[in-house]
Parts: sequence; structure tokens; C-alpha cells
Amino acid sequence: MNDFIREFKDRGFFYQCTDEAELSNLLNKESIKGYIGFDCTAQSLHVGSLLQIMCLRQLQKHGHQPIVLLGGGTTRIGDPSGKDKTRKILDESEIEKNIKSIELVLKKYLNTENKATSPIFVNNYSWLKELNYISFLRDIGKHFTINKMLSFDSVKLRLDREQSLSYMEFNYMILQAYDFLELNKKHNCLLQIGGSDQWGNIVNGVDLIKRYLSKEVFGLTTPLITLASGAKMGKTESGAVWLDKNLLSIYDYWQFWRNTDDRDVIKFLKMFTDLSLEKIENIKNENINDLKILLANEATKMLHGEIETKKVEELAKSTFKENSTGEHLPSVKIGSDLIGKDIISLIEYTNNELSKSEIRRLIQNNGIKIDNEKIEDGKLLISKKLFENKGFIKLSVGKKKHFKIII
RNA sequence: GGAGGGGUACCAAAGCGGUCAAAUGGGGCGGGCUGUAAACCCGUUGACUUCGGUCUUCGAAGGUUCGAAUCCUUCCCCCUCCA
Repeated sequence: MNDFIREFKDRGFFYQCTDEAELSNLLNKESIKGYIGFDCTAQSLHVGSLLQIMCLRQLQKHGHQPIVLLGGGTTRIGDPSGKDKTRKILDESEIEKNIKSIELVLKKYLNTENKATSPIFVNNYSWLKELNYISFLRDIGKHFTINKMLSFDSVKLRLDREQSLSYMEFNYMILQAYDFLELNKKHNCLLQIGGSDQWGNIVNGVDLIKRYLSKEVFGLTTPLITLASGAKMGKTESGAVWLDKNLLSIYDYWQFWRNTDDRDVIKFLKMFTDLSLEKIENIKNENINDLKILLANEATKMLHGEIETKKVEELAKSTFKENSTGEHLPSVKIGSDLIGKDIISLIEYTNNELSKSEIRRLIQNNGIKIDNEKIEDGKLLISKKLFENKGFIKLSVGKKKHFKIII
């Protein structure tokens, strides 16, 4: 078996392939180009897309060249796969903005130094916008039968549930198939990778190229990752786990990995770090918390760099150390107008999203501490005296959120 | 086109004239146990509060009533069955 496929499988990336044996042969013979399309509905990428990004890295690692398709055109249509309802259509400028920031994220993960494997970024709007309806129908449309299109899950599930599917969305799979064709013609792209929900769309592209160009190309899908708890990966209580420090702080990103369910740790080490499989095999019985820290460090390093990762690791260490004074915490400066006000006002100032009622409840439930002392009364006033000792106070909201308050 | 069922808090779902800021479950939050995990246990889950209460909420707008999530009218939106 080919090295790429071997590792792809061993790391848990493999779900389905259109023709595994042939693809393996091909990859043994030559370096190819493979593409993954990214949806540009959101302002950045989150952990839900990380597996696809890791696939691109694998391509590079094994000497193949990734093509990153930013779906400026298809985002204007909306993929119905796995969705109950038509989603809102974004306006042009928003999509363009999203594409730019998504490209920046991807560049952090991909090696752009080595010319042979440096990623090619393409935007399908550049060719989709040129399409002529009549000639598209004649050239491309004739290769698709409605009978078959209706049988794809993305369509079938909607129809079965009697949810409406617009003609626009119905065309999505044809456009994605056309993308593959276009990339094959332009860049000799021979492989499309995607999540398992993309299978139908990918197969359509493979078929189209076979009919239209009589060429064999390949599709490869990754499994949908679910957490041991059953939840989908990528969302937490407080929202999406963004791969962007402006949307999710580096510290919180590190914490996301640090808090991985025990049962998922080894799986994630394989999927989301560069550690070799041999190394993971050797350490897999070590202390689970050390492994989680390793996971957090490796994953964070890949996105935010080593220096920042070291910093947040240290921060986490000091934050969770018993009775830490809090001097290493990121500081929040308060105005002197808060002096003389009650503790509730202070918490409201540092945690904007909490209402006063919620803060009162937190206090009632022993969730608020100042300098590690439980606060029992929300009416406690903030005095200068509190700061005299160290020049700051440590405010704890729950067990995981801590602030260093200075005036 | 005909007949019926429904829209309740983050979600699901009870309530069908006052005791309803609204049962119950899930989720969230906080606490306990622990390992920043899981499981489990407890508390909490509209806003504001001088902790006495006050204000806003049950698809939308009106109306009946001392009093409405509950009754009436109009409108909007969903769903099921038949054609």
C-alpha cells in the first residue's frame, strides 16, 4: 500500500475511496495534485475543518501538492448536504472578506516554502461566474440524470422529510462536480478529498470527468468526527472553536484541547498533531493529563506558534495551581470609578456577558472568589485597601475563569 | 382545493381563566467528588431589586374579564391526512 494511504488510514482519516487500489498505484508512481474545497459561509474556519486541513498537510508531507478551493462561487449557492433548511445567502462583500481570512488561516497550516508542494489557492467564482447557462446545460448538464441526482442523500433526505429544496441548491452538486473538472483541466488535479457528507458531490465530479474527459480521477473522504460524549466536534458551550486568535483566544484554544475527553485523547493525537505514530504508540499509556497537555501544546503550536504556546501553557499552569496569587494572569484594568462600588459591578465590568442576576446567583452558589476567598455577599464594596497588598486582586469566576484586576 | 392539528423560555414538551416567571426532561451555569476528564450527587437557569417586591415574557395585533399562556376576533407561520 502507498505510504500516503497507509498513514491516512493509520491516523484515522480514511472513510471511503472511489478506487483505493488504483489510487494507491497512482500515488506510488507519481506526485499528484489533490484538492479540498472550503465553504466560505463563516468569517473564519473552526476546529470542524481541522481534519480537512490536516489532510492537506498529509498530502504535502508525502510530496503531493494541495489545491485549496475557496468556494466563492458555490458559497453563493449553499450546499444542501446535511442541512434541513436553505441557509441565508451571504452578500458578495461578506464572502470576499471571509475568503481572505480563511486563506490566512490555511497558510498557517501549510508549508509554502517548498515549491513542489506549495498550496495552490483557487476561487471557483472565477470560472463559475463565466458560465453560460445554455452551453453549460448542453456540455455538462447532459451528463447528469435527474434520476441519479434524486438518489443522493443530500437531496433525498430533504425530499423524504418533505422539506423544500430549491432548484438553486439542487444544482450545487453539479457545480461542485464542475469544479473538479475545471481543476483537472487547469491543474491536472486528480484527487478530491472531503468529509463523508461530501461523498455524493465528490462522486459526481469523478463521474463527470470520466464521461467528459474519459479520465480516471479519485475521491477520498474522511469520517465525521464525533466526540466520545456523542457531540459533534468543534462547538463548545461558548461557541465555535475558531482557528483565529481574534475570535478565540490562544489560551482558550489551548484549553479546548486540554479539556479533551479521556477517551478521545489518543485519537486526537493521531489526527491533530504531527507526532509520529510510533511515538504515539510508545507514550499512549503515560499519564493521561500529560498527554492532554502534549495534545494541547502540539495543536496550539501548529496554529499559533511555539512562543505563544509556551506562554499559554505557563499561564494555564499558574492559573490552576492551588492558591496561586494570580500575578501571571492577564490583567484587566478598571477605572477608579469602580472603587466604592460593590463586587457585582466589578464582575459585571470584567464579564460583560453576565447579567446582574446571574452574578448574584453565582455568588449565592459559591462561584465567586477574590484572592481565593469565597465571596458571600455581593454588596461587599471594592476598596483601595484590597489592592494594597500586591497592587492587584485576583478575581475568580467559577473554577476556570480568573482575572488579575488592577486599577 | 377539502378536513384537521399546532406555534410556550436555549431545545423538547406540559399547562387550557386566578395558587403561572410557567410542570418535566435535555442542555447551560455554579458547587461537591476528582485529574482543568468521564460518571455520579446537590443547587441554579427572564430582567432589575433597598430581598419587601417591581417590570417584561407563552407566534403578532386587537378585544372580553376584577384577573388571560389559557376565552373571542383578525392576521402571520408550520405540520398531518384526503383530493
